Amino acid sequence: MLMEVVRKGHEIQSISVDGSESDSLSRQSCTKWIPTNEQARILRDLYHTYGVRSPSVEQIQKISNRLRQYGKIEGKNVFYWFSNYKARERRKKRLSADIPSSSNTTTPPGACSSTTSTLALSQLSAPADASFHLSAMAVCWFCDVGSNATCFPHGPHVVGQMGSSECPGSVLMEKRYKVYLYCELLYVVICYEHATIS
Amino acid sequence: MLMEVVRKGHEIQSISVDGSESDSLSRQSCTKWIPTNEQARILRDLYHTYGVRSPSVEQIQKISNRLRQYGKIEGKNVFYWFSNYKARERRKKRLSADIPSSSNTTTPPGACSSTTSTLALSQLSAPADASFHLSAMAVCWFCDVGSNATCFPHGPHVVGQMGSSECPGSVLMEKRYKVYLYCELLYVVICYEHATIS
DNA sequence: AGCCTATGAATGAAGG
DNA sequence: CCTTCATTCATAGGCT
Repeated sequence: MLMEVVRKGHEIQSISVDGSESDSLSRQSCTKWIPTNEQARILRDLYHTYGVRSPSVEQIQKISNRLRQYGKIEGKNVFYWFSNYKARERRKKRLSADIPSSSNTTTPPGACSSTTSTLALSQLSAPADASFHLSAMAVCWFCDVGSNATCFPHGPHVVGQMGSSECPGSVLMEKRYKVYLYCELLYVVICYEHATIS
Repeated sequence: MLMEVVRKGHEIQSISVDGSESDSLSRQSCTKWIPTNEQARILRDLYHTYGVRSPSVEQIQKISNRLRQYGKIEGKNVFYWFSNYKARERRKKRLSADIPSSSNTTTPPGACSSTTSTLALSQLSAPADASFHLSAMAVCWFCDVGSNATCFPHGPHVVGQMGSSECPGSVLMEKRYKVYLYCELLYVVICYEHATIS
């Protein structure tokens, strides 16, 4: 039973129907998996008709088990198939989407102009940036404390500001006090991040 | 048949000699890090032979410093490499765990991979979760340190590495890796502070 | 014989 | 930890 052969030589490897997976003969280089016509059809159907995009491990196992009746197949083949197909569909769409930009000089605000929507940036960046500024402060300040001001040229100013009421020169600041201030800073950082997330 | 298969094309950059090739002329404008053969071999060896899974910052620094003799490399490359390799090993195992119909049921090597033991200098789990776990982790670490009083000296050299590869407080450093470094930094600082005050 | 295209496989980087 | 994305390598088969 050779099933309908439409597609070229790929069929040869899996021509043996059901059961006997004796791919053995005709092996012609077992380098990579090549889907049979039926496998490819079902995969595309899953993608376009049923909207499968990035199946979970369980789904992958189900799919590969089902497709095994049409030829040798592994879970990773299904995994890679969906990964590649999705990526290439996206690329095709992306290439065809950015062409019309030639005529219009000004980018329409908020328009569905191709590629990844950028609206997330404005929403998410603020807290993260702020917390990382605090992180940077902590890093700079710690470096100053730990090595007595040698690492970062612009590090000490943080300390200088914090202790400006008493010791304008941060270098002379007592280590104990630095640690104390750093505890305060840590507390602020932690509280800030906690408040930001919550 | 399954012989490892090391990406032929990449070998071009380091095909010369196994031991001493300079990645150097890794063409294509080096948009991203591509491990040399020797680097990849050592990394896999660390993973499989020495059981390294989620190395701490200190380990990452040591590894990347050691691997630098074989080509350009940063700490974050090592960080991502272990992250990816571990995740993909796990997924491979999960995907190949199916196949109810006997064939290929042989469990691949690496049965008990849950060890995570050995040469781990730090027992800290890699804080790779996300930024929203940062505060919780920091608090936990703080409490843990405060009660257990496990301290170790030295502080600055951890952050010192940051400045060596790029600008201090580098904006270029990826957020993920920054969070990772920052979490470790918090721990170091707290220990340092605890040791200083006590 | 020699490209060319489609596509399987792999992996660095990053997000959540 | 687990996905997701983008890019790249590798190769089979068709075309001229």
